[in-house]
Amino acid sequence: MTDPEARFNEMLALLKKRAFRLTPQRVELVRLIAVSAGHPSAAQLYTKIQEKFPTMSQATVYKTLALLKEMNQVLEINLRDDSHYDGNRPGAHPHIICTKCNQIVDGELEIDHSLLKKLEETSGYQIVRPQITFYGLCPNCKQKA
Amino acid sequence: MTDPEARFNEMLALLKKRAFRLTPQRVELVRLIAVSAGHPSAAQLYTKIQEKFPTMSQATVYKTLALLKEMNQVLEINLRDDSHYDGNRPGAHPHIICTKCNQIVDGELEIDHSLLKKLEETSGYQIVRPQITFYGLCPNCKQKA
DNA sequence: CTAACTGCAAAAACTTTGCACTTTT
DNA sequence: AAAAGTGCAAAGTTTTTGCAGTTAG
Repeated sequence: MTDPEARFNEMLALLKKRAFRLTPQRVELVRLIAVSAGHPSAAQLYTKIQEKFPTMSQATVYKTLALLKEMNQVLEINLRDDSHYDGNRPGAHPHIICTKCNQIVDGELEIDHSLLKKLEETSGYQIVRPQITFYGLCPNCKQKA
Repeated sequence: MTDPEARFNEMLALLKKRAFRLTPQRVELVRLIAVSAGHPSAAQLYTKIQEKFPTMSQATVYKTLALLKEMNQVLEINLRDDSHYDGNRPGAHPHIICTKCNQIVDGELEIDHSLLKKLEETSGYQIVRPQITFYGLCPNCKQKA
């Protein structure tokens, strides 16, 4: 994980550069996204920000996340029920998700570039973004089962 | 792709064996799932079946798909907006999805078993199901862009 | 005949949208 | 002051659920 403080400032600088306004709610969401070691969902971000800004609305959370997505500053992880966001590694990388408790961790696995090339050739597709997700049981839930 | 007719009969036999009833609506859905070369969504299946059975409801589509999923006879592909279903290769395999027109094709790529093992060791997770999706542009949309 | 299935409508859950008001710049 | 953002409520999606009526076995 990159230095959270640096990541925070980097994202703020990018927003500023594109003339987006640094409202307190927005800054706080960016801070959370930069600081979170895990992969928070929109709902989790909303709940956290509400502690500091009781008037915060879900709409604002989604609008700001849309902004950051568009700027390629967060990676959206689409699950069955909702989406989770990764602001530390905005590039594509694998995730492992527990089907019992929904805990998400990064999968340390490199995406082989030559393999992508081969896939592009056989399929005719131009591949833009791989999304690799492994569903399984986290250590905790594995033990219980 | 396996022989559609054989696949159709196989699924019907499995349903019968588990004492699930072969209603016309259900049989038609199974037929479509077995015959479809593509990866239909619940809505697409619903629309198709309505041609033959005008009273068909979405609820029934979802209930039958849940049944087939539980029997591991279809693979559910969770996309951002909805889910698509693959009844020909119920086991996990990669997909390539066009972000413009949503066309889905199978990715001919083997999932390396030793890699999975390594991931399990480093993460502590017990991996049950890999879901590998490549987002990109299909040959058609690539050309237009 | 009876247990299972269908289909309607309502509900659930996540996300988006419209718009008046507020705030950043 | 002007443009952008917030927040509320309503609407939009996909999927699930409850239940009365229907049907396969």
